[in-house]
Amino acid sequence: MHPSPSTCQQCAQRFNSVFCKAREEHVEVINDKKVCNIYKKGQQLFNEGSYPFGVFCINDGKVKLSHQGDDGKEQIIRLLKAGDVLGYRALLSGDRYSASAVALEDTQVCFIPKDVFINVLQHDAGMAFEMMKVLSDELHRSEIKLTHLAQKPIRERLAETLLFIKETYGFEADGITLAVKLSREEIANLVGTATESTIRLLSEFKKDGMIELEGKKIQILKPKQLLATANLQD
Amino acid sequence: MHPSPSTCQQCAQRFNSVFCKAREEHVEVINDKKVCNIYKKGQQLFNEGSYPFGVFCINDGKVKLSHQGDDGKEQIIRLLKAGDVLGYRALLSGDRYSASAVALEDTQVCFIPKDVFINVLQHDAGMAFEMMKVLSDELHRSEIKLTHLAQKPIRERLAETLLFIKETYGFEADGITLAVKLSREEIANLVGTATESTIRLLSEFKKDGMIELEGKKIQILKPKQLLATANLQD
DNA sequence: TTTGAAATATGACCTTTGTCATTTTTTGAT
DNA sequence: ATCAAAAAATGACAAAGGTCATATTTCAAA
Repeated sequence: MHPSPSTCQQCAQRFNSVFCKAREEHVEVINDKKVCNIYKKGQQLFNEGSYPFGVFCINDGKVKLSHQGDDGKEQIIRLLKAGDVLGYRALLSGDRYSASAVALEDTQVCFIPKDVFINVLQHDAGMAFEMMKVLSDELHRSEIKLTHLAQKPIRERLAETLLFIKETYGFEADGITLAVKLSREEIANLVGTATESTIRLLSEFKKDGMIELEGKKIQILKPKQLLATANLQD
Repeated sequence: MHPSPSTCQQCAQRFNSVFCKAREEHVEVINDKKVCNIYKKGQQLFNEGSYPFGVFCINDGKVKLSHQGDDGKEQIIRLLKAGDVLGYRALLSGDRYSASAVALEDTQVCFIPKDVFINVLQHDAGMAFEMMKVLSDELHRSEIKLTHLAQKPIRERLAETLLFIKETYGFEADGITLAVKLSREEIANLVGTATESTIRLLSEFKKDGMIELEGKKIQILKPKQLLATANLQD
């Protein structure tokens, strides 16, 4: 875990986040009011059903955002990394949280109180635009996933999910190992399928030589073949 | 079809849309630059893959927004009615359209050029906020649907879809007939299933006395039972 | 009104995927 | 290092839902 940055102004994620277009004066206000915290792996940042008091900005680490299905089954709807903001959906809609956020590893997070965030959004058109862009991109992602969930077989969706994890978190130093540890169940909850189906298909992918499995470590051996398996058009 | 309103200022949908919080001066600008049009049933407002030149505001009528799946199967991702704006997602993301919009009946639409819309958003914090709220609400809806698609059986999803259609378009004067005509295939593409499965389940719902079918007209006879069938928790 | 195409309906069947049971492996706490 | 609990793996089976074939009905154009 890297040491906490002293200020938002010097934060490594500043220009890698929704705040990239925010004016200096507003970044100062945010810096004054922010509260930084470290969440241990497995700790919850917020919980479905409770009211938002602000937004969270990830400085370092990884977080999953998930819905609780009616039968208690988790559906992971987003994976977040350094520079990502979360908690804005409920805040902007004026709702309770409709999803829970849990740290996937020890994660350093800054909390920005609701009124500060809203106030900056109201007075900084650049940042407001950036926020709209973030929302639009998420909406796009969600709608594409929705279509694939409705129309594609699990095999394709699992391949797509592995590539998505790669896009989000990248590889470790070796250049082939996915830089995040997820349980088979979590991968299943990302794909939207039963854990056993995911385990079976991962074994098949391994047998086909596309990936290598070593505990929770997943290595992508043949990215092209995996991409072909995902059968993406766009 | 109602006559076109002379101005945005007097538009019946003004306070029923994303423009509800826009300042008077900005509504005037929009009014000056808008272009109104009527799209016949089945006509396309815009097509997946092309570039957006502005946003569309529905004055009267109904529109479906859908993705083309990789195998050519349609997935309907939104149903729009008077007061709804569409085309903003691609505009704000700086993308091409990722979905196509088609009129479900003769529909009166105003087109607002990109630069006008963006300019107003930049100078009107109230409207920018309203836009963020619209985006957040859509994102919420999409994520819930995603979870249900991954976790719920078709029977429940079909019941939910019928209730969703009711929420969106309401009933005809008789108070029980859904006020929109959709083909079985369109309903299937909304539910995310095969047309035959939808037809079969609609027949079952009818046999159970929950609905009545008469061509494309669908009557909701037992809303409570339908709600129970949908098995919604939230 | 006729007529042909499209939409709806229905049955038979098969594939995909989920569920349950059981074994094996991994992991973390002592 | 040991042990218990959790996670992963695997097989057998069942259920859900999709596909295909084929009526039947509806509807719009001639």
